[in-house]
Amino acid sequence: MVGGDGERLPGVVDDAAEDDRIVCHVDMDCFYASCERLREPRLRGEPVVVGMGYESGEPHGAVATASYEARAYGVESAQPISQALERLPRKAAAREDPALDPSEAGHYRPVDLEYYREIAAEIKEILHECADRVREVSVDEAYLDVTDRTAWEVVDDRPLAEGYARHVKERIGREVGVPASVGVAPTMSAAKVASDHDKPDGLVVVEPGDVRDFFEPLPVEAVHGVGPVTARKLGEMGVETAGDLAAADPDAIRDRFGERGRTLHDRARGRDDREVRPTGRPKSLSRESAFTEATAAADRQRETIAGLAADVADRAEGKGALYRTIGIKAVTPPYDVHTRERSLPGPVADAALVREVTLDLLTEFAGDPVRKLGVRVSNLQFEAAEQARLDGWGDEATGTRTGTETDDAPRQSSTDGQSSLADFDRQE
DNA sequence: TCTGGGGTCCTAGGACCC
DNA sequence: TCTGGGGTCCTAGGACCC
Repeated sequence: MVGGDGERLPGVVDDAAEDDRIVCHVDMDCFYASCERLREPRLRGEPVVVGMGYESGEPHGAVATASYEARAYGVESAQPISQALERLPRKAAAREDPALDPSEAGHYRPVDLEYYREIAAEIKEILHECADRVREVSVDEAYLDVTDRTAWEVVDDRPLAEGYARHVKERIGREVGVPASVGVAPTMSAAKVASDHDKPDGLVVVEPGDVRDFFEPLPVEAVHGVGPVTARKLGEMGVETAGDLAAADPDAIRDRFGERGRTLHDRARGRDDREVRPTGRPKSLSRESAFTEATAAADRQRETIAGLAADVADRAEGKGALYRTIGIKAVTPPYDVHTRERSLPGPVADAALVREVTLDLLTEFAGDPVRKLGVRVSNLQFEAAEQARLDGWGDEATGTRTGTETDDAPRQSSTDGQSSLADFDRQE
């Protein structure tokens, strides 16, 4: 969406855009698969499926990331590996089975998060060099505020910001060796949608003043924050596109969806005043695990909960986190999610207590078949020493805010956006 | 698409307090 | 005894995101 600038007077350089921010959204393309290709270059150009819970040769697990070549066969994120294998057999299997065509087969690899994090660290180093403020959303995604590094000014028919974004993208490609899609816009939400608009290997620029036109023809699900449920409800109201949403009566939207509705309506109109702010510390820590089949066996359930409780407590300790609330999640067939939690009088870090409380909460589901169990601690507080050290970093005066570990102390921001430590590639 | 794991934010009712 | 309005905390569930 470069160009399309009818408003600016010839010879007038950029006055109108002076206070427009420049936000980049950088989104790695099928990141896990790209990482696998990095260490195994023969996978380039081949269908690659990275599965979690997948072990070489086994049919269990779920698709974490599929390369675009694999997606062409109908392999998608979150799909069971067994289903992916039906659409795209394993290379090795295809070579042994005369009924299969090895050229119509793919490479399956288990998730190796440690390795992906190493690659992500290299990318993030570049991002922090390219921007004063970076918000890391997940291993493979970040927002950059580059307002002070470039401009919307149009030179040779292109905004300078486009060249800058290209520079960021090319550095990642050249120095790390993985492809990225980049969106550039005056707001976070528009930048996000822009990076998504031409994947993979895309670069989409939405200039100030063009945001609403950019959104207008897109399906309403393209708006960040509109999922299947909201899209369906909006559809019932005759709202199919982002343009429809922008044009809809704000009161009607708000009546139906509350405060969130107003936010979505604003975004469809190109309004989003969230600032790019470094990722804060986590608000909860959890771990969950699914049974291959729903089980009502009390000993298996208790064993699972105890294991998860130990993991979570361990992770919290590693992060120096104290917690005041301990909870469990139990998913019963067909897929009913139940949560139970208990708050303590004060913050603790106590593995034995996590175990005790979660096992006690589990008794409510005694005799029920469950297909998945989870343990969560929340109401986190970080240890005093840690707190002081980190607070020292976020010194506004010296401008040394470093991003990753900077505190997220509440400021005037209305919504804080989503921040997740998710490891999954987006579903497309 | 019957469903993997780790997060965030919002809403709504009830308890409790002043 | 009847009843007001406001605030906070806690819990459970829901929607969404990657």
